[in-house]
Amino acid sequence: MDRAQRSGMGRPRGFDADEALERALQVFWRQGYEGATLTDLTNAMGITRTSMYAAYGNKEALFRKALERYTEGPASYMARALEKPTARAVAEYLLNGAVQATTRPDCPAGCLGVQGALATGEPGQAAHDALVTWRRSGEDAICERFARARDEGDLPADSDPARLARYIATLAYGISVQAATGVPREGLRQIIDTALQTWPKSRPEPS
Amino acid sequence: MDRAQRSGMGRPRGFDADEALERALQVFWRQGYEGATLTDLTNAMGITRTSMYAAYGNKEALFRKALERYTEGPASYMARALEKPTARAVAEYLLNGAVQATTRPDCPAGCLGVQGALATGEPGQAAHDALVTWRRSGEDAICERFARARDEGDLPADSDPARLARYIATLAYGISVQAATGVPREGLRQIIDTALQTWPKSRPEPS
DNA sequence: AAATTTCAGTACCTATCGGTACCGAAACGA
DNA sequence: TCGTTTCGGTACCGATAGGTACTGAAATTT
Repeated sequence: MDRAQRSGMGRPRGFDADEALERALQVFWRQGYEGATLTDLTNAMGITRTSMYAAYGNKEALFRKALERYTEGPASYMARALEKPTARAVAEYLLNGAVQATTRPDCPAGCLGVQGALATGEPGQAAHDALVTWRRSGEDAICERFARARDEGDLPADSDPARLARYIATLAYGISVQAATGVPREGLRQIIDTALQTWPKSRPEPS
Repeated sequence: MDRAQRSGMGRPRGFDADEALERALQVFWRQGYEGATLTDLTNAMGITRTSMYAAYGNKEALFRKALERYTEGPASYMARALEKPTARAVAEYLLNGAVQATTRPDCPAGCLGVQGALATGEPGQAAHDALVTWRRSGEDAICERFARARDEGDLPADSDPARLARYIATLAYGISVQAATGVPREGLRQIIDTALQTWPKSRPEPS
C-alpha cells in the first residue's frame, strides 16, 4: 500500500508527496485538525481525495505526518536549541525560535503543536492526544538538557531542571497564543526580554 | 423573541436558562467551538434544539453568551486582580487565578478564552474573532492597571506597562496550555514562582 | 508490443452538521 | 372558560462531513 513494492511496479505517483504534505500542514496549522475539512486539505494539496487516501491513509494519519514534517521543519529550532552550549543560550534560542516560527509571513500565526487540537470533540481526540504527547516530549527534552547543564555546573546544583523546562515551555506556548492573537514579531521579542530579566524593582513601600 | 413581552405573555420558560448556559459553557470549554456539536450542547443543557434556538438564537450566539458567563464566573479572578493595591499583587493574583481556573476539578482543564477557538475553519471564524477580542481586552485592562501603577510610583517611571501586561498575559496563556496538557495545579504554581523570580544565577564562565 | 499495476477522477456512500417547520400541550391574561 | 402565546418535542431540511467503489487512462516491466 505504502509504496509501489510488488513485482509489476506500475505507474508511479504523479505528484510530489512532500510538497502536498507541506500544503496539508499549512491547512492544519491555520484551521486546526477539526477545522480542516478533507475538501480544504485536498484542494490545497492539489490532489483528489482518492490520491490522498492512497498516499497517506486517512485524515488522522495525514495529520500525524504533517506534525512530523512540522517538527522537522518549522519547529526544528527546538532540536538546534538543545545543542547550544549553555542553559541560558538554550532558553534564549528556544524562545527566539518560537517567536520566529509563530510569526513567519508565509505561514499561519501560532504553533501547530498548540493550536492544532487544543480542545476537540470526540472525532479529534486522537489528534489532541498526539499533540499532548508532542508537547510533553518537547518539554522532556528541554528538561534533560537542563539536567545536563546542572551536572556540568552550568546551572546551580540546587536548581530544578523540570521546573525550569516547564517555565520555558510555558513561555513558548504563551508566545504562540499571542502570535495567534495577532501580536507582531517585535512585540513577542519584548516578551522574551522581559521574561529573561527580573521583575522590575518596585519601590519597597508604595504608600 | 428574546422574552415574553407582548400582551398575552403566554407560557413561561420551563428550564433554568442560567443553568443551561452553564452546561453549554462546560461543553464549549472542553471541546471548543467547532468540536461542540448542537447535539452535544443540547444534551448537556437538557433541552431540545428548538428550545435552545428560541432561548439563545443560534450556536454562535450561545457561544458568546457562554463566553460572557465565563468572564463573570470562572474568569472573574481577572477583575478582582485589577483591584489589588500593587502591580506586583495584581500579577500574582492574576497568575494564581489562572492556575486555579484552569485546573478546577469540576471543569475542563485550560482556559475557554484560549482553547475555545484558537485555530478554526471558516464556520468558526466568528468565535475565533470573539476570543481574539476577549484576550486583547483583558490584556488592555492589565495594561491600564499597570500604567496607573507607574503613575502612582508603584512601578518605575521608565517601565513599559504594555510590555509588562503582555508578559503577564503570555504567562497566563502558557499556563492554560500547560493545564490543557495535563500539568497538575502544583506544577503550574511552580511556574509562577519561577516567573516571578530571576533566572537562576549561573556561573559567569562555564568553560 | 502485451500484461500488469497503480494512477487520478467522478460519483456516490452513510452519518451528521447547523438550523427549522410543524405539532399538540401547557400556562398565562381576561 | 376562552383565546392567545410560547412551551417542549418530533421530524425533517439542505449541506457537508469523512470515506469508498468504480472507471478509464497512463506508466512500468517483461
